[in-house]
Amino acid sequence: MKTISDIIEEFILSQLEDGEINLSRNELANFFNCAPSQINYVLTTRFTPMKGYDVESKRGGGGYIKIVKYTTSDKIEHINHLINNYIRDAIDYNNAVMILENLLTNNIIDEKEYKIIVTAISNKSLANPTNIENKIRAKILTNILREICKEE
Amino acid sequence: MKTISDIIEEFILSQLEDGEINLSRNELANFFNCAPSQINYVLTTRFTPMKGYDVESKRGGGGYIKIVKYTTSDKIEHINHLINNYIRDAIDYNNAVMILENLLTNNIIDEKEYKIIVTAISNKSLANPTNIENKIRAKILTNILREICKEE
DNA sequence: TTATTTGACTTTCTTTGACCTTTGTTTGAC
DNA sequence: GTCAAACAAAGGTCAAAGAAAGTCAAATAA
Repeated sequence: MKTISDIIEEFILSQLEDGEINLSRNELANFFNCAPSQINYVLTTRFTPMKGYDVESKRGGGGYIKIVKYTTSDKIEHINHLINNYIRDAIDYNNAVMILENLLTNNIIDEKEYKIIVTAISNKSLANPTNIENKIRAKILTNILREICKEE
Repeated sequence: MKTISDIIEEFILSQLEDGEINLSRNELANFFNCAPSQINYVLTTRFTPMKGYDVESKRGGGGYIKIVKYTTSDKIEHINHLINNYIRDAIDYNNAVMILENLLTNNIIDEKEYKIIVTAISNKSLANPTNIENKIRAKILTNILREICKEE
């Protein structure tokens, strides 16, 4: 027996053209006569990054939920492999840099992008994780900008 | 669904020639059939100094609102200004994105770099600052890689 | 047990309107 | 004619209401 979640999933899949769809949570919930949070349930259980989906949203007036499906390719295979086997839920700086070097030699990122990312994850950026998100973010952004300054 | 604020923003952008525009708050509000204060809302949320806009105005008869978009050729000056005046030691996500948009419009970063950095500082990356540097790093890196995946 | 459904409560963004301040223009006493 | 008072014409502020989406835990179903 199909659950309502299965049906909502199918519906979304059928609508997902060009690998992208914009929808309204309330409208959808209304259409399927379910609680709005059921839509979130479907999204978190069926449209996960592991399955190749990315979900973005905005609250408030004019709010929306956007689902992007990225089609698989060698590049994505490669990156998924790195994420699942080497990064997992923790990675130290040196190993992270090795992964980035790998991406660089495979032309998945260029020199400048490499530098940006190395900066983002450097100890300089991540030092002092004082539980205050905005402070960490400021550090990351400041460091990336300083890095960009250095060029030429 | 686009909000009226989005539409007003687009209109202003389309009119903003030579990086400068003069407009009447009441006329605009009338044109878009909205409250005059809605214009202020659009200005304060979308035409911020961080994005490189300056808004001046004058009240009374013959009053006006003037919007100027500043661009720069001195990359280093520009970046230092952003760091010292807007980033400082803490910045929230929305303001950080405005700064990145500023860099994008000034051709200091390109689309892909923009996406990488937005990802690095997104709440998705920074959530759960559990005091464990490597875990945060893993999240940042994972998110950046997923972002890169999305292209083409 | 595990997966699904529901609903109360929270957070974020937008819209509206009442009231405020500043600036320019008329008007009337002198 | 001058000048201050009154009036008109902008724009500014702020808080309340409205519109979405998010979270989380309890209830239910498989």
